[in-house]
Amino acid sequence: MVRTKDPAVRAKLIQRAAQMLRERQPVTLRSLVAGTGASTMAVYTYFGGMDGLWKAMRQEGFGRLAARLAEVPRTEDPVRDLAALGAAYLANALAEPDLYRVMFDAGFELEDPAAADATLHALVEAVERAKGVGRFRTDVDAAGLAVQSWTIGHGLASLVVNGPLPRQALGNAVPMLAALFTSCGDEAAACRRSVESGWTPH
Amino acid sequence: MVRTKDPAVRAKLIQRAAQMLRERQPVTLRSLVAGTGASTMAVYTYFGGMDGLWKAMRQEGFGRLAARLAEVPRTEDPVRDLAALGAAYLANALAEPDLYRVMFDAGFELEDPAAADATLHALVEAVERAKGVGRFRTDVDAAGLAVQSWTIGHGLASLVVNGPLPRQALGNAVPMLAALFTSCGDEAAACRRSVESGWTPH
DNA sequence: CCCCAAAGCATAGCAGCGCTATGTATTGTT
DNA sequence: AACAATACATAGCGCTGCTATGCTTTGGGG
Repeated sequence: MVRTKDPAVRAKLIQRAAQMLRERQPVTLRSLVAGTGASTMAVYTYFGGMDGLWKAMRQEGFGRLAARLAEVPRTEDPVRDLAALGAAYLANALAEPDLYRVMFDAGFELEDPAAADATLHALVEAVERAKGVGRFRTDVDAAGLAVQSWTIGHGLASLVVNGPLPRQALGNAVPMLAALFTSCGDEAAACRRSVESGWTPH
Repeated sequence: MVRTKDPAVRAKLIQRAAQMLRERQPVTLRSLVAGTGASTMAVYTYFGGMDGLWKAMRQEGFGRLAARLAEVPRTEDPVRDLAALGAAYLANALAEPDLYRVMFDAGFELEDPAAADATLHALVEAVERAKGVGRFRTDVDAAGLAVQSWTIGHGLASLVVNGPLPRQALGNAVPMLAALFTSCGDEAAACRRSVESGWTPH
């Protein structure tokens, strides 16, 4: 082995693809490498083809999502935190709708499957805390509830990002999450308060 | 005006595209018309291009969905019926996953927007009945609750059809719908029973 | 009744796509 | 210093959706 790949080139291509996606320019093999000085072969050297590029884009998307979720503060009210995580999830999806669409496009596959799990883990951890402080029943399946919360977030994000529902439909997250958390043992009024508090920034 | 389009040709192309989608064959302009005797121009005559074909496919998908939902029996238990509608929605999505994906793909647009509304209407009607028989509070927003039920169904369908969640994750619909309907005033145990009954065929 | 204009339809070809074969340039290893 | 393996550039292939161009068909007016 004598010549090594330059990770910076790889990162540059990913960043450029993300920017083109954001600017709604079609991301094609030739248009992607144009202006970077690299040739079309670079995409094959670093990603093995366009499919590999999309896979890397999904990874990038989950990375950004994880970063956003990590920024959500953990307060002494875990139910509030769960709602805040949901709000951050939806904010992320709407901030870069095309990247979000790529993340869940056909052929869902990740270079590192742990990235998607990490997203769920943030939810699981909050659920566990809610159980710990007595808001949720102890027999609540944390992983299951995390998946259910994800389903609500993704369902709304997908329907809004893809067009069927208007932006303000995102507000449906509040009653839906409140209903779900109440069903886990939280007291209805307090639950509603926590969810609304977590949903509205600050 | 002298020569008129043949609606049968249009229908034939749509059916063929749906079949190719089901058989996971790539639906391209040339492969679509091959074997039909028609030339590539037919797609432009009847759909104005491939975009128009996809739009027609979305319409077809919503049509099939509406037909499936219409087959769901209306019983004296509207909460059960709501769950049955959700089950039918998910069954439809999983029966033809590629068509379902097309229905919500980027560029969501319908020839007849009423088709999507009709889907929601089946839910709204069931919600109204639930209010009528005293299962749901009278102040429940029927349209809002229908959208929320749709969000759960689409969220699960999308996550399963696109890969992130395994098939058995569809079972999450039961606790989610039960939680949602309970939050609308239904008694928890009865709600759970109704939802489980509607979810399981028969 | 006939005829012609308007529409459907077939053919051919264009630009762009992802991909790959091939040759060249580069660089860590021995 | 020479080698070998890898990165990279170029050119071209088969495919894509689309359109320009004629030919064929056919319904409605003189």
